[in-house]
Amino acid sequence: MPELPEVHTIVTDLKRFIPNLKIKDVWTDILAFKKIKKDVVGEKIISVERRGKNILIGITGKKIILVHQKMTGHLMYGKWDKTKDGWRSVLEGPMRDDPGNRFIHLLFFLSNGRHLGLCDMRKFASVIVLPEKTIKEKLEKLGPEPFDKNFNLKKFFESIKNKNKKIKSVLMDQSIVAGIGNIYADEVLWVAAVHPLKIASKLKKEEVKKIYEAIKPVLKRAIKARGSSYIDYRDAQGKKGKYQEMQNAYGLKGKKCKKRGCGGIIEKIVVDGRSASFCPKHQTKYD
DNA sequence: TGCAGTGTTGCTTC
DNA sequence: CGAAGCAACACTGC
Repeated sequence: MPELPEVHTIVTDLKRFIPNLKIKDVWTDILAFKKIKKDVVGEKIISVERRGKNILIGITGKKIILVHQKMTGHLMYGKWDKTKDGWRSVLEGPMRDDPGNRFIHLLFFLSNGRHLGLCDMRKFASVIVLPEKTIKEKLEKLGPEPFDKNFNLKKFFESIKNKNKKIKSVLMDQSIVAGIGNIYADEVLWVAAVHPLKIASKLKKEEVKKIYEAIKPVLKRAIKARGSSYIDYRDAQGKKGKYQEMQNAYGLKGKKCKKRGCGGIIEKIVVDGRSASFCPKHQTKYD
């Protein structure tokens, strides 16, 4: 779920709240996270950055807390109290009332009395602490950032022209371009008017161009709406995004295509084991 | 009631 | 080697 726009939103929010705070303690009920504590207690938070769908929290001691939220994870900046039913938000509002924020599995206790908490219903999220110098090799498989200058049409074309895979899967391949997942791959293809099953290497130059040109505007609009929220994603204050209301393909099976004058009905198929929603009328499979 | 489906990634298998 | 399948987990909706 959290794809580039959602991760961007969380990172931008956390940047306002957590730098310069010290980590006093760590609590978790997930075995794999137990080892985090000894690496971070006593250190100060220096920076918060995003790379693809990864969150990088820089701390003193030249270490990075690398967070990948996977399907249902989201970091929140708040304050929780321990109750017999688990952690409960002290702050009123969505963090307390929204069931999507109930599943706290990791808490960093900060020096101002607040917490950085990881909510993760399905417990797929990964959190590891690494020395600064190994972070590069860990992330080097990632492709360019969509908003980076080195992500241009020529490079995009070069990177997909030999891929004998379906374009939907190629767009979600983090080594081609970092940050696009299922929702935004569907949205990009809808805008570009390209069928998700088309093979990347067989696309016409014009189609590749349209896909390339759709990526940034789609992501930009989603960032502006603070991401897409279903049962899972929330921002750093536990609030939902708004992009799900603006989507054109994902989650709209059976609905009329929103493209002006199109009249198609959105279809949902399975592409390489993942759902793909598209309009069969204007995203035609044939030329 | 029960089981298929869910935004991700990486490991195993063929 | 690449491609495909599946596991990690918990909940929702048909």
